[in-house]
Amino acid sequence: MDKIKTTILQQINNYLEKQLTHIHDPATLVSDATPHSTKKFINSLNLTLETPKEQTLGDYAFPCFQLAKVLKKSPNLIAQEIIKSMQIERPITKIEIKGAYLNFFIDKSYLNEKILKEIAKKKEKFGLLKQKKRIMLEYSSPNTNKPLHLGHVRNCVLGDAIATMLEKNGNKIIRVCLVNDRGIHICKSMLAYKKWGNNAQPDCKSDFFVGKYYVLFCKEAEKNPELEQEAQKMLQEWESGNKEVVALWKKMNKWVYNGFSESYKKMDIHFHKMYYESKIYKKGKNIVKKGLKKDIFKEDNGAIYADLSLFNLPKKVLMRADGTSLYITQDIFLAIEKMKQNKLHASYYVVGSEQNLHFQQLFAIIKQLKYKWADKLKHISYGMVYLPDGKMKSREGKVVDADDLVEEIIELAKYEIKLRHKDLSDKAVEKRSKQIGLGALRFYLLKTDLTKDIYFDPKESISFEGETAPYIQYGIARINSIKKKYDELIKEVNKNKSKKSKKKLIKHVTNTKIDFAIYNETENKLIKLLGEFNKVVEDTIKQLKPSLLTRYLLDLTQLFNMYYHETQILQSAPNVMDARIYLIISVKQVIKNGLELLHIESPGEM
RNA sequence: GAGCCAGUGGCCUAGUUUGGAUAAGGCGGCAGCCUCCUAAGCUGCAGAUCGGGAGUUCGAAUCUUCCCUGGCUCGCCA
Repeated sequence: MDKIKTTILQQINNYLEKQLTHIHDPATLVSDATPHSTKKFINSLNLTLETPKEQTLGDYAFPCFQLAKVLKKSPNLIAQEIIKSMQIERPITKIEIKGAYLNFFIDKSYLNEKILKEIAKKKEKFGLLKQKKRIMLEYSSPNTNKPLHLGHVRNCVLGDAIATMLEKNGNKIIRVCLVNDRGIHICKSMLAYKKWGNNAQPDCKSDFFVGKYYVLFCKEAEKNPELEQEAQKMLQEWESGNKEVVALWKKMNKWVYNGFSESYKKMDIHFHKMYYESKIYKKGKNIVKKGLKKDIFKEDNGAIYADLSLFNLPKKVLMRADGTSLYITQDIFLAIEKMKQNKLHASYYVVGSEQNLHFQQLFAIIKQLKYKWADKLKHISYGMVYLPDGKMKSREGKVVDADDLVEEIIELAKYEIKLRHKDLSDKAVEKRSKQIGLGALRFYLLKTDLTKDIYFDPKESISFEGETAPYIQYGIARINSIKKKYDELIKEVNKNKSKKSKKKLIKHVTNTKIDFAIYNETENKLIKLLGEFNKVVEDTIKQLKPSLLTRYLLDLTQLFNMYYHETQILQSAPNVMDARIYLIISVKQVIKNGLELLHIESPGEM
């Protein structure tokens, strides 16, 4: 297809070149036109073909406005001249002038064959790139004082989708999770448990159990501010290795980890490597000290800081006056450690937009330290998630818990499945409800541009209608259903044939020679859209924006559904039926490829 | 106060990076479609000063600028 575009553009260039050599206007750039400078000038115009919105306007379009000024002629006249100078040949069947536009029509059977054959050939690889990078992706990053909530779910789903996407396109992705397992917030839940927990064992999911004490602490601390100091004291004891405190920390963290791993399992999220803040929080000090010696960093009343004014950023303190480290200290260490240990092409962080400045500063500091790979670091920033009544507040227990949300949506899927299929085994219901429920949740969180804040709508988030994963999965189920009936039909026909039936034989579709000119308007549209999958994947990967892909999948499914309703596939003439089956199998392949890039499974039947 | 991000029908969003033909979907509302391949679906109707002004351009939701509104950030917190 690009070949056709190039050919068309080449011919337009030829026309332009001829025109320009006749112009000797000193005001124009080409007054002293030599063939070389003319070509250079044409290149600088950056002429491109567009794809018209409507099929009736052709396959490619060239707006002539862009040449009107250069040639000092009306766009319409230019269009007429170009059309005269062009040769219509091979896949180009027609060129039409519509106002200032030149509309090119390409032989549909040529386009159809090219696209459908490519899908049939590449199958699950269709549309995918052949990248070969080694990339570390950090996401999730929970605190160990409370269970995972909706905010974490958006992070997990995004991180997981981006990782999956990059993996499927050939990259090696190392999924890592940095656990914030120490610090004042952890001590808060520890202190509350110590005071009021009576040394009890968890009587509910163990991370929720710990979270309860965090909320309890915050409540009590409002009445009694001294508790804050007590927690600080506990943190110091933890840092100095107080046996009792460390034992409590270990005990409660274990509860949280157990809870987390259950939650991750429920969400089908996994990591290759875990980093623990408790193990690295003191590291990075040497890097900072060395930086000071080399005059990269500066000192102010004993504290070491990075002056980032050259980067147009506020200064950042890297080590306290008392010599203790800060969050950024370990971040510097970890950024370097990740690169060193893993020989990465790139290192990405999936972290909320509230930390935009933090990462700008971190990356600037890495640059100051003269690491050549500094520009390989990327903060994949995403928007906040708000509840209908505002921001989530863990302190007040005002959150949507990850477990509740996942369970609820899977339960709802179960309910819907049982409504439709009374005879399905429990195991099958289990599997299918997870595919549909999780798919719906993932899709809901991915379909919005990741930089945008999401105002969480509880009803919409668990909906299976409209712009949702089940809508798309349902399309696949329909195709499967038709294909199944088609296969039975063939079997039947073959049987009858052996009985010397007069019925025509329909060969298996993949062995059939398809007539690519047989397709109607909707079918041509569908195939064209299938052909755009490559570009969508490319853009999605390039911009790391899953929402581009979700939008495409919705558009494709919608067009398919329209087609499904207007066309009775299994009642068409044999050669038409074959072509249609061939088409819908391709549609299914592309939808499936797209969903899988986002780690969304699809049940065969719904 | 400064920096960053956003503002598109009642609600949620796509389109903005790369300016082009009538601003595209979903939810909700109304009116229809299952003796027909799964109605988790489809069709139709109503509903938009693309936050506002100015500018650039043959052409602006898209670029520039000013203003308004909302969010995030600006710790020797994480």
